[in-house]
Amino acid sequence: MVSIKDVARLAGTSFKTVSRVINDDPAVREETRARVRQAIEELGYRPNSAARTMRSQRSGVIGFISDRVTTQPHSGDILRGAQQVGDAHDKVLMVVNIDRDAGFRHRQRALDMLLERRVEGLLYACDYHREVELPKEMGMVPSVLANGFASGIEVPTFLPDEQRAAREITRLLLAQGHRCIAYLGLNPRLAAASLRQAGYRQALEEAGIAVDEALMQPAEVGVLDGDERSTVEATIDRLLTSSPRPTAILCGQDSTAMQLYLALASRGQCVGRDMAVASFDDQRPISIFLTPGLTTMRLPHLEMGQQAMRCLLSQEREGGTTLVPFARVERQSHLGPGSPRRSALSESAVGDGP
Amino acid sequence: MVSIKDVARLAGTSFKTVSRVINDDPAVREETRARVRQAIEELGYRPNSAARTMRSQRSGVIGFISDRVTTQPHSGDILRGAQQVGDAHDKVLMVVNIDRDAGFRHRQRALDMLLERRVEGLLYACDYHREVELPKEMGMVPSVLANGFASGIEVPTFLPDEQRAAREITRLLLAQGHRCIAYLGLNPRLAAASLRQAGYRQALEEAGIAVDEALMQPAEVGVLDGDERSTVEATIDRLLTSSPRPTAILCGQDSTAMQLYLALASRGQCVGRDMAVASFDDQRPISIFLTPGLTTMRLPHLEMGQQAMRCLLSQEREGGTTLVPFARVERQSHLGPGSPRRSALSESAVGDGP
DNA sequence: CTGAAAGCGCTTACAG
DNA sequence: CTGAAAGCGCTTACAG
Repeated sequence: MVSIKDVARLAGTSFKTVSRVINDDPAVREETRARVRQAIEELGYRPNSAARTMRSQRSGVIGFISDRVTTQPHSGDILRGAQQVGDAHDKVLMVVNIDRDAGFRHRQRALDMLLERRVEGLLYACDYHREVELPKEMGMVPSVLANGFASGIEVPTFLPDEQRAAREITRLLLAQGHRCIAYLGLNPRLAAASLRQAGYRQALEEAGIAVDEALMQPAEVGVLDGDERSTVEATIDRLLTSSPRPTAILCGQDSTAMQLYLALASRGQCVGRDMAVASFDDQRPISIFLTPGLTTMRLPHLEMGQQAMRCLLSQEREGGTTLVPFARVERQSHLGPGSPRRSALSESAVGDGP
Repeated sequence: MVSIKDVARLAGTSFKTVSRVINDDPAVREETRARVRQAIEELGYRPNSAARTMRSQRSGVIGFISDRVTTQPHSGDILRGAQQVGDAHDKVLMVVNIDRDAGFRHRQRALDMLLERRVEGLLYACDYHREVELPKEMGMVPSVLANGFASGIEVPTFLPDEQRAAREITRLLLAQGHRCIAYLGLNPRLAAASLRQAGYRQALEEAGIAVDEALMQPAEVGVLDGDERSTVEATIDRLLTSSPRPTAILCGQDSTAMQLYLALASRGQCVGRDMAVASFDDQRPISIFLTPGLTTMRLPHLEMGQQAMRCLLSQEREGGTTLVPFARVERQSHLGPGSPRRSALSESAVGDGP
C-alpha cells in the first residue's frame, strides 16, 4: 500500500506537508499543495484510517445496534435516517444485529467488537415500538435509543407519537362528518395499542361524542406470532349490525385494514363509498395497492433515525423522551357514506416535526 | 484508555506476553495466562482494533454497499444473511447507502471512506432483481453482487432463481388438478417479469398443456412508481368470463394477489374454494394476513446474503452467476375448485439450496 | 515459555 | 510556510 511517505518523495516535500494537504491545513503554499495533490492522484494514495484513528484517538465510527430492524418491514428506515445524518457529519455506521433470538454470546461479542473499534457513540434501534433491555455497554459511551423504551440505563429516547397520531386521524374522520366511528384495535401486548386507543378516545371526547365501548372491538391476535390469524372476520358482522351502524372504521394497523377491505368486499360493501376506513403505519405495498388507496398515519421511522443520530452527534445530548410525529397520508379510503369528496383538513402531511 | 502496557504492569509481565494472551497464543504458561486475564478483567481492558489493523494490515471489515435494501421491504434480509456469515468469520460490516437518488458526490465519498477503512471485501446488494452499474472501486478489492446483475465489472453474482420458482409453483397448481391456469404478470420492465413468465410456460408445456395467450394478462403498472395503480380490476372480468374459465390464477407478486383477493371477494368469489391463487415473494404481512393464507414462493433474500458473503470470504471466489432457489411456502390459497385438500407435492419448502 | 527491538502510517506538539 | 522528533497501541520477526 502506498503511504504518506511515498507521496512526499514524489512531491519532493516532507511527509508532514502531505499530512497538511490531506487535512486541508491552510498553511501550505498553493504551489506545494498542487504538487502534493498531483502526487496523490498519480499514486492512487488513500489515507489509512486505522493510522489516523490511532494517532488522533477518534474513530469516526458510530455503532448501530439493530434489534431486528431489517426484519420488520419499513423499520429499516431508521437505519437510513441515521445514515443520512451520519454522512453529513462524516461519521460512518458499523451495524450489528442484536436479535432477541441471537443468543447472549453473540450479543456480547457484537458489543465487544464495537467497543474495540472505539465507537464514538451507540444507537440502539428496535423493530417496533416496545420495551427493550439495553446492553450495559450503552452506559460507557454516548448512546441513544430509537423506536423503543428502556428501564435500566437512561438514554435519550425517540418514540413515535402514537397518541397524537390516533387523535389526528380520528379528527380527520370526524371532519368528514362521521359521528359513529368504530375502532379495530391492536394486540394489547403492543405498546402502541393503548396509546392509539387513547388518542382515538381523546378525539371523540373533544368532539363531544360519547365513546361506545361496543365499537372498540377486541384486539387482534397474531401481530407478533407469525401464522396466527386475526379476528376481523369474527367481529365485522357485529360491527355492521350494531346500532347505530358505524360509517367509519379506524384500524390499528394497515394489515388489519387489508383484512377489513376483504371482509367488506365479500359482504358487498365498498370502502370509500359504503364505509370509510383509515389506519396506521403506511405499510407499503399494502397501503398503496389497496383500492381505494388507504388513508393512514405513516410511522416516522426515517425521522426517528435522523433525530436520534442528530442527538447523538450534538454536544448537549439532553436526555428524556422525544415523541416524533407521524405523517398523515391521505388517499381515498377515509371518504365514506355521505361525506364530501374532499377532506376538510386539506394539508396532506404533517411534515418532519420538531 | 487502558493499553496493553497497563495490563502488563499489573500482571507483572512484559506487554508482549499480554499480546500473546489476547491472541490465544498457546505458548504462555497457564499461570501467567491467568494473571494476565485477571489484570485485563480488573482494568476493563479492550484491545484497540485500530492498532491491530495498522500493524497486522488486516482490517476485518467488509463493506456492505446497500442500494436501497433498507427501503424495499424484506430485501433487508440480504444484510441479515451477510451479517450472519460475517459474524461466523469474525468480520464486521460497514454499511453505506448508494441510492440511485443519492447523487454522485455522495456515492463517491462513501466508496472512498470504505477504501480508507481498508475493507477486505465489498458486497453490493440491490433492493430488487435488476441491472446495476457497479462502482469502479469494486474492481480494486474482492467483490460480490447480490440481487442484481452488472455489465461492466465482472464479479460473482447471486440472483433469485425466478424461472425455477415459477416452474415449481405452476407445477404445484397442476398437481392440484388445475388445467386452466391464468397468469397475472409483472410489469415487463422488471427483470423478474420475463423469467417468471418463462417458468410458467415451461411448466405448462411440460404438462402437455397449450399456453393460452389470453390467460396471460397484461402486466400491471405501478410496481416501481409509488402511487400508480395496477390493473387487476381491469382484467379480472375478462378472466372470469373467458372460456374455459380458469380455476387457478398465478400472480406475479403478492401485492397483485392481494388485489385479486379483493376483486374476487367483491364478485362473490372465495379464494381457495372458487378460485385457486398462488404468487411470488412472500411479502409479509400480506401473505400471512390474507384469508386464506397465500401460497407463494419466498424470495431468497437471506440466502443470497449468506451465499454472497460466504463466497466473498472463501479463498477461491469463482466467478459467474449463482441462481439461488426460492422456498415454497404452502398455505391454503392454492386449493381450488375440485382440488384435493392436500398437495400432491408434499414437501413444504425447498430449503437453503446448494 | 518469555522479552527487547522495530515499525505499521499517521497526527501532535514543538521549532524554525 | 515547512520540517524533525516523538508516539498512538499494537504485531512481527528475532533472540534467548
